[in-house]
Amino acid sequence: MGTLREPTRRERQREATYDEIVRASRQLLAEGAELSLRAVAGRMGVTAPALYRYVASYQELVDLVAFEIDKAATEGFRAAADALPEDDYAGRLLVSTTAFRQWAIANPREFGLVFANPVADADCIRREMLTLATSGHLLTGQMRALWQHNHHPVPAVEDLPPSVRDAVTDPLIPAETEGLAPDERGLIWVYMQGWTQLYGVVALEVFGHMDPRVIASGEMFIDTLRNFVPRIGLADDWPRLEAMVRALLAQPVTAAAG
Amino acid sequence: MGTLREPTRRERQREATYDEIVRASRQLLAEGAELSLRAVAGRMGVTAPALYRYVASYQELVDLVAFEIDKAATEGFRAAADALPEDDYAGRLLVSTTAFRQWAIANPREFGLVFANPVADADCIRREMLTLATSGHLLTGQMRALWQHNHHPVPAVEDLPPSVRDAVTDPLIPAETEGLAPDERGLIWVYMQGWTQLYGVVALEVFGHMDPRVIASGEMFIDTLRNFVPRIGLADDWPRLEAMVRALLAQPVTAAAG
DNA sequence: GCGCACAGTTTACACCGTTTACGGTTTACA
DNA sequence: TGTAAACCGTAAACGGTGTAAACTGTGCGC
Repeated sequence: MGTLREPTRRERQREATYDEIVRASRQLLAEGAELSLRAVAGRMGVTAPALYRYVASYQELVDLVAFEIDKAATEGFRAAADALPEDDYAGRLLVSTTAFRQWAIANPREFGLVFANPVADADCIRREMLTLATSGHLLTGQMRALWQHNHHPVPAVEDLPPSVRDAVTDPLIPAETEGLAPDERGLIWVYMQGWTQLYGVVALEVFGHMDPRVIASGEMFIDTLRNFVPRIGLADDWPRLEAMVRALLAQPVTAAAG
Repeated sequence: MGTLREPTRRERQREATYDEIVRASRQLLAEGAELSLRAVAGRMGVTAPALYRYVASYQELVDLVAFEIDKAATEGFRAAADALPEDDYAGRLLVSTTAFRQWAIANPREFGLVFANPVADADCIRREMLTLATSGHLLTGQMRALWQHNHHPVPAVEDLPPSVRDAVTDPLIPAETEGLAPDERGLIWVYMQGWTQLYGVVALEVFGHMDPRVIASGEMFIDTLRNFVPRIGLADDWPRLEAMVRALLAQPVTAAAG
């Protein structure tokens, strides 16, 4: 680790400009306008090419904004969980999950930016940022906390298919394994399964490829949760959890603050 | 029903032009190029504004192409199923499902066009076309065929939440209910659940938001199927089905013919 | 054979991402 | 303290996009 200097004046200024870029971008998104270099620059009272001092391309702007959106939204999911006692691990996980769903429905464009953007080019900034996707961080952490409390059964690592064994043994998202013994890594597979199911419902709902009435009621979302919770040892707790989730779904969805 | 005239010469010509538009568009997509009015027009040896005689906007072109891509791809899924005996309902369903997954992985841009495009504006052409999404047609039909053969248990309509009851009783996609008695509509809910899970894995894989090793092996896809098949009465049949699916996954993925 | 609907053109506009060359400021260093 | 370099912004321009308007010829229907 190098010794960290105190940030110089220019560096602070530069950081502030980055903040303003993100702020202007999110504002554009929130207003339903297109996210473009020129629009962002215009809102900052600056010409478009000036932004190239901060991002190398439009795609990099998108990635930057997506990352910051994810970060901010995740704070919301965490805050939602904090309404519950610290030792209600199951409740916290489900509340954050529901907050995620509500946020996605209320902010479809932002959801698309963060979660439905191809990460094809292996070496782009995006890959690196995905590595520390903050919402993934949060949910993983909550699930590990839950498991360390109730120790629900997870698949044995040696029973997993080779590719999965590799993926959970040496994951691309290192943080997922923090303080998880090698023979406990089966939990990560369970996490991946859960994330896949959650993503499926939410994406389908956000993109509108589902009966509008079902979307509005959130019944498919609830059904997905109900289908999954037994796998993390929460079958008995489901009635209570379902009531909690339904209460949250009943609240009006509101766009996130910029 | 009005009496249908024989198509006049002009009408045939016009239809041919539509075909050429779609052909040029798919060609562009297949080559990895951007889909743009000008590019399509250029490939047809025509100027861009000419296309406005056929589509009202760029979005409408996209919708048109997406619909045709879906149609063509669905033919492939059906053909894959036809390699199996007609009465192997379970096999046919799983084979088509696997073909869908393989197609999506091999043609990510096309998948995005068809399945990850918001259908926000309620009254756009897209809504109407979604109504008869052909891949949905195929899978629904195969699932109903399976059910009419093995009559696996499905939820009773009166046990479903109100919004779901409405959705399955009076669905937006009428064809889904063809010849399905009102008290058998619980099957549609099962279908929606299955489609949600399938969509989740495939979209996650296509967009690369998953460990590349897991994507390459298809283990998450298989896991999703394994998790779902008991709900359509195929628990006992799973070993055979898994072998079939694995055999298909082992085949090299190839882009669909234009 | 006349008239008109249609399919195509040219031109133009407003927007986009991106590059280049150029000026000021601000910082860092001799 | 003076100077050189690094930085931040500009204006101008290029090639691309979707889209609107006016205009032209050709072929079909009556």
